[in-house]
Amino acid sequence: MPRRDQFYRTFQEWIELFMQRSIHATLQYAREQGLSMSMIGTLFHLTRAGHTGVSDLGQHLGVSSAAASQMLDRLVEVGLIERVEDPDDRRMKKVTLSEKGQRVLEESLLARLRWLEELDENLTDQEKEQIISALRLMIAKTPGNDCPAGTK
Amino acid sequence: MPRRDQFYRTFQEWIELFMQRSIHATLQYAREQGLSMSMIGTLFHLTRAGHTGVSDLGQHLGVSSAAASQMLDRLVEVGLIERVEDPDDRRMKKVTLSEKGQRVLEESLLARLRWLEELDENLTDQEKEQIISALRLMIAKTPGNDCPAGTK
DNA sequence: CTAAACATTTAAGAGAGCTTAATTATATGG
DNA sequence: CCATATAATTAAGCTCTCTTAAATGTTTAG
Repeated sequence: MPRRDQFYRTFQEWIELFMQRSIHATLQYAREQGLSMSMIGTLFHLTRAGHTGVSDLGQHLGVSSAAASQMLDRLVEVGLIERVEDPDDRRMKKVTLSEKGQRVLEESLLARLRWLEELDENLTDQEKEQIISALRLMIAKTPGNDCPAGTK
Repeated sequence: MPRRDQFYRTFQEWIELFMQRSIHATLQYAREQGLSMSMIGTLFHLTRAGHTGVSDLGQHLGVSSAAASQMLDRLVEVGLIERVEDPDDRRMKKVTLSEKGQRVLEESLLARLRWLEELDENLTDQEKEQIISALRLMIAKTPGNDCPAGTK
């Protein structure tokens, strides 16, 4: 079996395991917070992208710009994002995460990580070292990632 | 910094990167297929759990059993699941993935993995080896996982 | 300066998804 | 055997999210 296939296969197995748990945690968190799929998508998008326009966001999510605008209304209402006029082109709005939005997203991350505590307990220090360097490698080599490992 | 913190921190970093991409791919796939959050949660749950009852599923998803029942109607309608009477207790229904459901889920997995192709290209064979064994370790040591790495 | 293009918002309406309450069918315990 | 508990479904109603179409304000090109 070529290394490429093995890489894929192992990754796929890990992802199945990981996704089943994180999707569950994320959906549960979303329901508790009263967040829709689009809202979750928006928050996740903003953590990485930093900011976005309304139409761009709609395109990213696969909905109309009208739908995006309405959804942003609600996110502004609950204080998770901020929407201000773009000074460079006043037709556009600049959408960013609010402080509260960042906090909420961090909480959802912690909710997803909670089951990792158990994994942590099952590993020796040496095993953790091994995993840490593998993860660093993956972070560094992921295309389109401008935040190298350990720099945050 | 203790190894525990470092493990967490590195994992967290990797997860942010990974989740932003997989959540996006999953939500987009869900929208294309016309699947709601509950439906996605159901399909993911079934891949691991194998089967479930209606109320149990509702509890897992955080909705009423009535809501679960209605959602299952739609999943049966589009042929993603099967719902049959439990012979042991005829009050209950046994919900399982249909063949089509398995196929759809696999496709969604591939959609999530598509960006990995680029990661793959950026890695040497030796680096892949390193990542593979780290992933295997994580799979094996994840609590409540009854499918050891490489056995599927 | 004006016409066309563009970004967003507003409005109206359709459908999905949820809830509670009532209903049906089955199982269990005295 | 009957009363009670349990599992699932059905029904009615509400809210959320989407769509399309029209409206508003801004920029750009001629």
